[in-house]
Amino acid sequence: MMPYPQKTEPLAILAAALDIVENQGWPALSMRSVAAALGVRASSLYRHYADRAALDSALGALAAKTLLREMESAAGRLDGPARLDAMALAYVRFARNSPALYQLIAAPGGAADSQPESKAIWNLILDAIARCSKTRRDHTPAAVVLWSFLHGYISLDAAGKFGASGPKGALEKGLAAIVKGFA
Amino acid sequence: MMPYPQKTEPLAILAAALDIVENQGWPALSMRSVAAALGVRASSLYRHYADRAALDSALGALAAKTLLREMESAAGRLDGPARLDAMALAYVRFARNSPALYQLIAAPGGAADSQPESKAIWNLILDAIARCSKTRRDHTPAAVVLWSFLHGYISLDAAGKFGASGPKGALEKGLAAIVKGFA
DNA sequence: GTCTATACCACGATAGAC
DNA sequence: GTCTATCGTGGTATAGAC
Repeated sequence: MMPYPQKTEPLAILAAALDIVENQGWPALSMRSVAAALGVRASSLYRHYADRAALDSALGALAAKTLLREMESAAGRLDGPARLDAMALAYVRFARNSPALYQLIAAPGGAADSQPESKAIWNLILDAIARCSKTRRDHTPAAVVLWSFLHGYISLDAAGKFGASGPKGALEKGLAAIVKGFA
Repeated sequence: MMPYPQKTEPLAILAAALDIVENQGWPALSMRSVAAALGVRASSLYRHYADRAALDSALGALAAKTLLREMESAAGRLDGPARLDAMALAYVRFARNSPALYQLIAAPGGAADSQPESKAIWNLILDAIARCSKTRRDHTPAAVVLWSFLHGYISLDAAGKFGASGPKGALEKGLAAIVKGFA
């Protein structure tokens, strides 16, 4: 449900920022808009977040933590291709449900890649691939292929680039083909 | 070579904008910065471009035209998998050489997808896949898989998400696997 | 911990002189 | 076709009263 246990202001601020960024997009996020959503003045926020970058950073941490948690949860006790498949679908689901937070994971200046969870996510994927594979060689290229496909699909779909015809099941087909290729 | 046969100033402005956006990124592009690069005042630009959106639009047109031309050129008289491969590599090369323009092709609000060339690019890909395939069914899913992989790889690579280890040949491997899967 | 007030900056855009 | 001057907006951030 909610990101974290709610204490006082800092979390309320983060929640308001999250709400704005997910419902109105990144350009709408400013110290002013967050403050307005809380019925407060922008200058008040600086008591709780040193500057705008600190707010972005907190959102980045939230993104990385949430995605890692959801992928681990989806993986559960699964193993082999089923594990990888479940994790990939959890990744796509997160990106669809929280497109703005997802940008912090994958976008150029993303505030999430300084988070330790980002590294953990990468290792989780590498591990899942290793469990599918019979060989013991470096699985980095395989992980790159999988990640590239997922991210590309998510981005283009979210941008509406597949047009009226839609992707026509390409996600499932591509994912199945890639995971199968690992075994 | 050049986008249009226009007179003098409009193209000089477009060139200056292109230079800024490719060398300093999108945030650095403003009517002021373009004007400064030309040794002129910002207000002067409005004689040649009605507003900022018109400038963006011109860049979008440039992006779509350039990419289409380079993909057609790469395809040449090739056929079968070789044709598809050459086009895919031309796509990647364009994205690498002109990362800012590429964003107009693939990014959410991209100013290029209203261009007729964008449709032409899509059809070019669909046609190339059809030439690889023995079946006559709808190749939309295949095109979506290919495009997703290419775009995802380009984006994550440009964002430095592959880290110090690098992609380790994943582009070539993934592309080969996908194209092979079409035959 | 929030308020008012303010400073500073950069942006897009227009009016009117030259 | 470019200039100066100016306007309005909206962003980050600080100082100091309450």
